[in-house]
Amino acid sequence: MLDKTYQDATDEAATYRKWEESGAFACDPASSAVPFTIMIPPPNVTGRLHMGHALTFTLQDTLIRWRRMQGRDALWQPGTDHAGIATQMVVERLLDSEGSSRTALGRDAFLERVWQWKAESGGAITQQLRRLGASLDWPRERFTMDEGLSRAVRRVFVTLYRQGLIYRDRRLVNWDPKFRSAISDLEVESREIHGNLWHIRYPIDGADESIVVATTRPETMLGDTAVAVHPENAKLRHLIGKRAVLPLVGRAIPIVADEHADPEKGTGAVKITPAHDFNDFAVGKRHDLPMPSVLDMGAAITLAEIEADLRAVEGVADPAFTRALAGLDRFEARKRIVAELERIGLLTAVEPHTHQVPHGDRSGVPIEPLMTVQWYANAEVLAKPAIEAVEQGKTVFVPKQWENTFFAWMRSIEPWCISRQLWWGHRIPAWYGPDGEVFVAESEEEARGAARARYGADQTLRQDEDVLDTWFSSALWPFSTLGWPEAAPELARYYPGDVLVTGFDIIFFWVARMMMMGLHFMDDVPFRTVHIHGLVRDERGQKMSKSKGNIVDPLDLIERFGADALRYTICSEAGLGRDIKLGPALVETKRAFATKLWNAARFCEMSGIVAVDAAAAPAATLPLTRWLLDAASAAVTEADAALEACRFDEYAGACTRFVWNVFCDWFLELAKPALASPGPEADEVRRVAGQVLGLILRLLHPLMPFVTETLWDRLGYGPEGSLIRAPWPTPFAIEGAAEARAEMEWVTALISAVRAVRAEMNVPPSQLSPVLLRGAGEAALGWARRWQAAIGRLARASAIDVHEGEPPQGSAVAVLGEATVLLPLAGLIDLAAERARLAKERDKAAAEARKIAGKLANADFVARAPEEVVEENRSRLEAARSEEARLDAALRRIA
RNA sequence: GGGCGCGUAGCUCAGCGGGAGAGCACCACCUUGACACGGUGGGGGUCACAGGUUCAAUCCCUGUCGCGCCCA
Repeated sequence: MLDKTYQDATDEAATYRKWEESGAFACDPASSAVPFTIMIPPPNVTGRLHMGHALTFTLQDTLIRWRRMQGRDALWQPGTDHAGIATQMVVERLLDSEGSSRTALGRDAFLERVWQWKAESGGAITQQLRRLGASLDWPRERFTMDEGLSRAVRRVFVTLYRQGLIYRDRRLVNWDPKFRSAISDLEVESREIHGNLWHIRYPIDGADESIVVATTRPETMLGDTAVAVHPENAKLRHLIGKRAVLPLVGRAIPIVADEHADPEKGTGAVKITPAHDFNDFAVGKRHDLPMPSVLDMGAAITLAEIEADLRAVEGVADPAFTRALAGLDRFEARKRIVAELERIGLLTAVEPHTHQVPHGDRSGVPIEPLMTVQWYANAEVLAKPAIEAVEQGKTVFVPKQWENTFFAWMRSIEPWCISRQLWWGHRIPAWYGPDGEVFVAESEEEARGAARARYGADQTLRQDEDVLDTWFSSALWPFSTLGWPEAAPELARYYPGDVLVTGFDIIFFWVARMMMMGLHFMDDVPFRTVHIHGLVRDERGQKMSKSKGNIVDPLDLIERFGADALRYTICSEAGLGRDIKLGPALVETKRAFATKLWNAARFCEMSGIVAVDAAAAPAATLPLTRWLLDAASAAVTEADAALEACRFDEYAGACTRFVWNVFCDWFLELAKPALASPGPEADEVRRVAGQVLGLILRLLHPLMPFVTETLWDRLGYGPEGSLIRAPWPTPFAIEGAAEARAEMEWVTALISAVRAVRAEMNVPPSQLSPVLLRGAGEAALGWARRWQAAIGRLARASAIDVHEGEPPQGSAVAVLGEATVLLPLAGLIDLAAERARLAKERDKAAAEARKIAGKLANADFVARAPEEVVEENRSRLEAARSEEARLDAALRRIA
């Protein structure tokens, strides 16, 4: 016998173990079934399960379980990525707490330490995913730094290099001075900073004139190589072509005409520092300006490139002051420079100014645009086939509107800086000879060979110190995990994958890059569908963040309410592309559905309903069982359509409506009289109930895998842990379904009508009443007789009779189709209240009739609307009028 | 500034050309032999605003206002 309540927390772990140990999650490359593949967007190896993960992996697991039950050879590829910066940060922090450091250890020892960290505490998320019920094919778990995946990285790098699609270049990058590494522009976030706009006077060379520039970054002025003025700036135009003396440096720099200088902003003149600002870099290119750097890798002042330019200019530049800036941090240098400018009278104004400053999203410090030599991938060339693939529908976004975001980014894509000045990651497979010649090869031996060929003798080669961007290896994930570059059978079978499920913030990371690399190396898209879901927010709609302290921990929710409750909540709320507002209160409420299912199953068990083989063909002779099977089939149809369209909310809704509103609220209640009296009817009700309960467990399994599996096992539907591979239900036709539907709809409508009248009249449930039918058709009367017992129970009816002619004195009245329902409750009902109730109903019917009549009176409507719409309105008008007339008559009788 | 999305019952949201819906909350009644994480019934909405298209607009188009996000 099932317990009174479901012990979710304890049962779930045991159930998961059973599945995993039995290999239920495994794909089968040897099978003849059609594959269905989801590549996990690899979570960060340092990651801990958060609500965003809970959302995305619940949806993925729901899809994979559904397809697996449908008989597809399902592969959900697990794994993590090595997260260069994040992991290096974690281990460096660890070393710091031990009084050591990365540099103290040296490269090899540090990397050993990272691997040790990974073995001990990396990939915690893979254990946490198990708590969620995620049915990943664990033995196939991969890591982007695995030998195989690393080989793929080297192959891709070398191939692209030889194709001219990877090259070295010196240009501005987003430099993170904390990590002392280049970072991607996608890892840069704008933060609003309350700073100043400093107005600085630059004297005009050889004239008694000056030009005032406005800047938010006075410390970079040492690297100025021009002042720009808008060509149509009437006030300043006359200075174009002259030269200004750069304060503190003493060098004369040109005043150039450039539209980058906004005449409306600041003073209308801007200083141009090409080596430390992206816009200025463009101006520098246009005017062929020198581009000296004055900040080093740590964002401290360096004078190496301007040393020769320093000269003393009375009241404008003092080389002693400027030399003393060398080695100062950028913020300290700013203070000193501003003070010096003020001292020598060149600071004309300080205007408070709020502006957007780029920050490293992980380091949190302002990013410094720096001129460095980096490795780049030619993203523009790689993006073209990816753009075409989406244009041609080879990959489809759901919701489709995200394709615009994808296109916008891909069409204006910048060269992809793929090198990082980190130690943890795939070291760039490039070796340099003594003369700086580069040898790009998949291995050192190969590079050596190439060097020997060039130099005619062995030479010492030095490998590039840098590693590749983590996204470079993640981009290969859809095929590197399947064994590429080897010709593994998995590669042919599971590539391309079917769907990638992720958030919109990842379109540029995984989606775009996987598309580029997949098309280039596999000559096909990596996935057919990209399902973009929303974000999880707190119950007030705020983004969750540590600083706001509004983080909801999915593991805590699982602990308290069960993984099923969390999954059901997530699916119910996952409307297409919508953000989800979620807090503990909602999960607690939604858990009721799992409890409801448990109790319904428990009732079935208590009522002698037993498991029926899932393969048994659904068949029934009774209206009740036919109606139930028909509704079950409709629910399956709905669920399939919802899942096909990634409508997880509709899938959850279809399940809830069928289980709760049909199976529990009506079927079980209507079945109770039959179940209580032995006979062939009870036998059929039991058999169909057992069959439909089994169907429910299968239908709900992707949604709530744990409770359904537990019930499946305990009620004997299959061996332990077998529901996960049980056949997904398919829709079926039931003989006489239409008739059964008509009958059951009438019966339930009758019961509802009687209940409504009684509740509104405040008739206590203990007070039974006869139910009299007037004007009911032959069929309805037959139904009333057949359902006497159930109607008696559910509508508190002492008897059901036909009553033609005048209603008994003091009857309450309800209208049901062509019939009128009379409840002789003389003395029990308040006549005034009944009059008010009837009047309200009558007015409602009258208003409805008036509205439809008005429509039908419109000649244009009748002439131009489709015939069936006109016809429908005619019959609705008739029904409304008839209802109004009968309510009116009832009202007159008690007036 | 450019782009996208959203404004429907107190709250969260579905519906998106022909009868305004769900869940929660609220009110009333019910501990009826699976379930009070329950049952039954009920109240509650000029579908942001203004125009337009249409026989018909919450739904399509245009504009306005408000909110959110992304990119500069």
